[in-house]
Amino acid sequence: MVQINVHSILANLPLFNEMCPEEIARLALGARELHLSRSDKLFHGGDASHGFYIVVYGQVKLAFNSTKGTEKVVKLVGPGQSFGEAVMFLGKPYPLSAHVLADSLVLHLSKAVVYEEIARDPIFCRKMLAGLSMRLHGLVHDVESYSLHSSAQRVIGYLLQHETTDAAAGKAVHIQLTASKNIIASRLNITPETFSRILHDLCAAKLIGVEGKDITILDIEKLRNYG
Amino acid sequence: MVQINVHSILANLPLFNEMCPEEIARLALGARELHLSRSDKLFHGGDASHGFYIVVYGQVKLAFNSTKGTEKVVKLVGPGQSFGEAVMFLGKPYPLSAHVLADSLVLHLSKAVVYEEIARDPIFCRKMLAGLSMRLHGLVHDVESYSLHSSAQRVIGYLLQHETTDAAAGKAVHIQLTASKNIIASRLNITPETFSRILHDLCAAKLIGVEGKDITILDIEKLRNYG
DNA sequence: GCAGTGCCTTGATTTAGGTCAAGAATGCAA
DNA sequence: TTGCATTCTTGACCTAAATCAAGGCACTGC
Repeated sequence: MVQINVHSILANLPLFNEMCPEEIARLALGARELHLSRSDKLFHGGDASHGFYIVVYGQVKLAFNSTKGTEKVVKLVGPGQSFGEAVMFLGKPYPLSAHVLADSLVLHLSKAVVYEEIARDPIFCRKMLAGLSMRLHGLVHDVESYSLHSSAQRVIGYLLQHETTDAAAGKAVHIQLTASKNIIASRLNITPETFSRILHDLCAAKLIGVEGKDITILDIEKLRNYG
Repeated sequence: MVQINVHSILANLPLFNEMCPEEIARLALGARELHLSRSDKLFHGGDASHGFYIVVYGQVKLAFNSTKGTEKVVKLVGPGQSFGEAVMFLGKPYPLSAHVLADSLVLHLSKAVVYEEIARDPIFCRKMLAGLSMRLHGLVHDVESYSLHSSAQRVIGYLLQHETTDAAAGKAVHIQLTASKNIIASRLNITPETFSRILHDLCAAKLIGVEGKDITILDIEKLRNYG
């Protein structure tokens, strides 16, 4: 029962969607289902890696916890996304910790199975390479944001990035924040206070409307050219 | 002659050092030698990728050039290091530009040859994965630095990182800055002025000594615990 | 020699964003 | 409902680092 479940989950993940049933079966042997609830921890900084993780549903937060209480969110991982590959390939300990933000189902794929599959299937290998490349691309983008853009620009970037693409050419674009404002602020490398103030300002300028976690973009053009 | 040269260069690069002569020969078919001089440009942001680069000797600077003159150095690439793999695997245009800082020899490996070799050799594949993972690790470290550390701490981190490891337990550790202070400042995400002031302060505190591009660490313990 | 041109340093001033502190709003549990 | 705990907002204030503005120093080529 559970086995079959893992099979179908794996088969539907972007990373594995070109694999045949036998390949999926091989991977499933090294997969563990993790049923997690809010505030569980998957690992913290310094732990050793024995594989990588894939989020089936729910949400996981990857963050540094600096010695002095402060914490910096590096990434929020959602359904279909994976994390921990790089650390696995490097054989170094995790540089950050993974906290579960909402009840989640996460798969853990063991290092051994992954290595074996890499040796066997160049297509899988290319997908892993592409996955890491995308991750790298995202981080480079972050570095750019942190150093070249103001905090307001980062917030706007975040909003535009999360605009539901399937919102037809209609004028009012709607966004649902997928985590607490606290956490999103940290992701954007600003304090909650600053985040709040920026949303307030954008509201005052009639560029967006805010109602709790629901944000409406009122004037996407002006929003893009906000300085 | 030139062929043989490329062969031996390739064979001695970390990325390829477990390959047999035939494999090297296959790669060499897709390799181009680029003899570059100071202020040449390899590509700028927006260009399409047709492969990736390996620095044999010299130095290349990877940086964003924001619309308004300002530029942010993301990475300085030196001998034996490569760059541009991630962009190649993603098929997206370059997000940043590559400028040559010193007379250099750079190899360009074509996408086709790399893809072919990935399909053929899982070890090569694993090495590429490890390479990208390391890159990712470095960027994550940068993000941590930018958001959790003060500019002084970043400078100190840079100095400690570049301490010549082979300096025996002797007390005076010596460092040679490998680029202009301007560029290193940008790499550390601070202005040249701030960089100069921080070096000055560390000097005043007798933690380091500065003489042009030569920096001596006088008290490495105190330096570690500065801030 | 002595202009000219990049670097680098130093000082004065400004500012974006952080910190601290006090509420308001929301949610949840009993 | 009430009580308690988050999370969010708002205001007053502070500070790290950027910006602006001179100069200084070490090269180059004439």
